[in-house]
Order: sequence, then C-alpha cells, then structure tokens
Amino acid sequence: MPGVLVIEDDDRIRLSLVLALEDEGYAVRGAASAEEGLVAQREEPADTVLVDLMLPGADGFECIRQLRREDDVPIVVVSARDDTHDIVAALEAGADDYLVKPVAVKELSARLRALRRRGRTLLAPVSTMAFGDLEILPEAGEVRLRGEPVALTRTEFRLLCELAEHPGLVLSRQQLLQRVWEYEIGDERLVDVHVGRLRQKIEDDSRAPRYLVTVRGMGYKLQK
Amino acid sequence: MPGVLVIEDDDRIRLSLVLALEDEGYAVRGAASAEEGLVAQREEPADTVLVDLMLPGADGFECIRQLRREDDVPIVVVSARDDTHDIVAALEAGADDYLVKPVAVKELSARLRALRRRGRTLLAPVSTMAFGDLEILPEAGEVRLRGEPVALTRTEFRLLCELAEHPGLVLSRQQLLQRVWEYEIGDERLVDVHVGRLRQKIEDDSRAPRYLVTVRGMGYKLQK
DNA sequence: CAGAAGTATGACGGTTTCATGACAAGAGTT
DNA sequence: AACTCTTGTCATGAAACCGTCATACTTCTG
Repeated sequence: MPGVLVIEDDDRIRLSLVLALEDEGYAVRGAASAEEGLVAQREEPADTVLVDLMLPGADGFECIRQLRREDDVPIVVVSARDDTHDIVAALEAGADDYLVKPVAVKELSARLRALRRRGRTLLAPVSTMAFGDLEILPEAGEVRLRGEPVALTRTEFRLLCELAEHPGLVLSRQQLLQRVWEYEIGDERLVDVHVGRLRQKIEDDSRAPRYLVTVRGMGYKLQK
Repeated sequence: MPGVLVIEDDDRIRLSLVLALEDEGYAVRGAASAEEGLVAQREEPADTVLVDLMLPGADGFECIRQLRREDDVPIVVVSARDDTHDIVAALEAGADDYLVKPVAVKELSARLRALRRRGRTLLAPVSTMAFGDLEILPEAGEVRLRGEPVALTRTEFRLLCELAEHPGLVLSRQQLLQRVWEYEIGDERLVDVHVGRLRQKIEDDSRAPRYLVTVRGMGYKLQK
C-alpha cells in the first residue's frame, strides 16, 4: 500500500489531510514538526512526503534539503504562500511539486499518483504476484516456485495469469475458455487437461493441489 | 543541452515561452498544433514537453495520451483553466505537472529542473548497462563481453539496446519490429534472424543462450 | 452400494513455432 | 568497378506445443 508522510504543524490541517488521503486509499502518517518528520521517515520510509513550508523550528526548506540528502523520496510541498520566489526556492531545495493552500484533495491525489507513476515506470519494471511460494511475473513471462524458475508453455502461463488475477475466486471452465483461449464455445475438457499439465509443474503433489484448486461443479481457483 | 518542445497554438504565447526558456538555457522548439507536436517529438525527441490544453483539432488531453503512449517523456501542461477537474484529468491522462497561465518563467524553469532531476536520478544507471559479463555502453555505441569489445552491426546494436532497456521484460516480435525497425507491420521472422546473429556474437553457446532468451509464444527478453 | 456425473491423466498425431544456413540486393569503401 | 559488409527473404528441419480421445479415478446421489 502506498505510504505517505504528512509533515505539518497545524493540527487541524494535518488531520484533515491525513483523513482525506486515507480516503483516497493511502496509508498515511502524520508528523507535527520537521524533526519528527525526519525521524519518522528514517524509521519507516514512506514513499511520498508532504511538507508544509512554514514549520516551527527548522524551517520547511531545511527540512526538504535534509530529506533529500537522506533519501530519494518524492517530496510535495503544501504551502499557504503562493509566491514565485518561494516556489522556486522549494523546488531548488529538492521538492518535486508545490501546491498552494487550500488544496483540492482530488488534485493532490492526482499529483501524488503522477509522481508515483513517474517513479515506477523507471524504477520497477516488473510487477509480481505471489501465492505462497509461487511468484508470477507477468511482463517477464516468468513463474518461480521457491525462487526457481518454472518453464511453462504459453497456454499454461496465460491460464495461470488469468487465475492469478482473481485470487481466491472460482473461475468456470467457460470463463477460462473465453479469456485464455478466446473461444466462444469449446470443449470444457480442454481446460482440465491444461490445468493438469500446469499442476504437474507448479504443484509438489498434483493429487493434493496447494495452489490450483478444483471446486467441483464450478471450476478452478488459485489460492494463497 | 536540455531540449524542450512547446506545443501551443497561440503564436504570441508560444513565442514568448520559447524565448523565455531559451533565456534559461534550454534548446527549445515550438509546434502550433497537437499533430505538429507529435510529429516533432517523433522525429527529434525533446526531453521535456510543454503542452497547452486548449489546442485546435485534437484536444490537449488526447495529445497527452498520445505522447505518453509513444514515449516516456515528462509532460508539463500549461493552461489558462485553473479548475480542479481539468487538472486531475490532465494528470490522469499522463501529464507530470500542471501550471496555470500566466506562468512565471522562473517557476516554470524550476519545475522543469525538478522534473528533469527526478528523471535523472532514477534513469542515471542507463549510461552503462550490465548483464552479467555483458556490458552495453549506449552512448559509446559499444558492447563488451568479459571486457572484450564485440563488433555488432547497427541493427544488432539497436536490438540489443531495446532489449536492455527493459531488463527481464519479454518484448514481442511486434514490439521489436516497431521499436528497432520502425515497421508498423512486417515479417516477424526477421526478428528471429537478427536475434540469431546477435546470439552468435554475444552468447558462448547460441543453443543455450544465457542472456538473450526466447520465451516461446511471447517473444524475447534479455536477462542478467 | 451401484450408477451417474464430474474430474484426472497418459498417449498420439497434427500443427505451430523457432533456429539456422543459403542467397541476393543494397550500401558503403577502396 | 570490384570488394566487403549488412540486411531482408526464403527454405528446411527439429523441437515444442496443442487439442482430442480413451481410460481411470473420485465424488455425489438415490
């Protein structure tokens, strides 16, 4: 879950930011001062930091520089001052974005997403889905069992991905035929055969499947 | 020199933006429409693009989406409308920042620098890419295997770079044809042939490739 | 408990997908 | 102009894969 740290001294504003961002699905922590914020970030790094510019003690600029020195985390400034001079100074200090209060939560959230996206496209090229000891890397066309690569055929791979995209959900043979084979109609036994082959490769004991489970009369599902 | 592309239909505004940014030390080109901008970016990619939202013909959002589809270049929107709804829509479409006209040139410049910096810190290790004993130096146009230079043809080199830019990711023959050959359509076997030739040069045993791996039914990938 | 329905699995032939060597056309050099 | 290097096309053979079927096994139902 995306983690955000909010550094803001005004209790009311901080609380409202925290609540609003939680509503948007972020895991949020708050800090009431620059020092507190820096410590929090050191101990449990958030992947985005929101900073107010006017903080008691060490001012916001110093806080940004310090964060930047320790970490490469994206920093968004939220400030009441909408003065070009401040904006430039904050960005030069290392901030990635600057918003003027009052901020629209929707905009803030969209800007956080934009920042996160930019980071991700360059940083994390491969997404992973994990089911216990079973890892699935869709873009890499790779599957690993206890870290060891497993050689799957195209159909097996697609079947596994389809199931993995709906963890714990039962998919009927019909659904699988349509999504994996793009058949409108077809022999449902075909699915059985491929499930069987897949089990030989990813299950220790294909008689007692741990991941790829049969739900009699309904279909198959993939579980953790 | 950092290159910026300004897509803006109003001649006066475009010109003033171009001049102002040139003053700040950027190499700037202008485009008066979305279409012109897309073509310009295709032919000679700038490393940041500025887009006006209100363009004649294809609107700005569509332009952003198209840019994003073709390229990973940072996009900054400059618009007269300061409406949360527009801002969110632009960011969702793929923009990285959004500024409301009239823009302070100093702020614009600072934001461009911030964006560029974020790009670079994450993109930096591109200058030399390593896959085990295989080193790729894109700028130098050089490839080394265990320190020894390997002579590659232009096509082989481009193919290798394209794969190397997405380490571990499977690229389909279609994708490779488009990116390396700039063919929209073409015989996919062509890719096989060049992969084969590349393997002869960079693999010890081209029958059991260590780096340039075939993912049957999907494409090829380069792995560590 | 017997039959039915549903599921697992091994075997086999046809098809698809790949790797590779041969070759001719084009580009660039000497 | 002869030469070399590169590139795209084609043909061939080998390997991998897929779908079908028959059979065996399990679970449910009356």
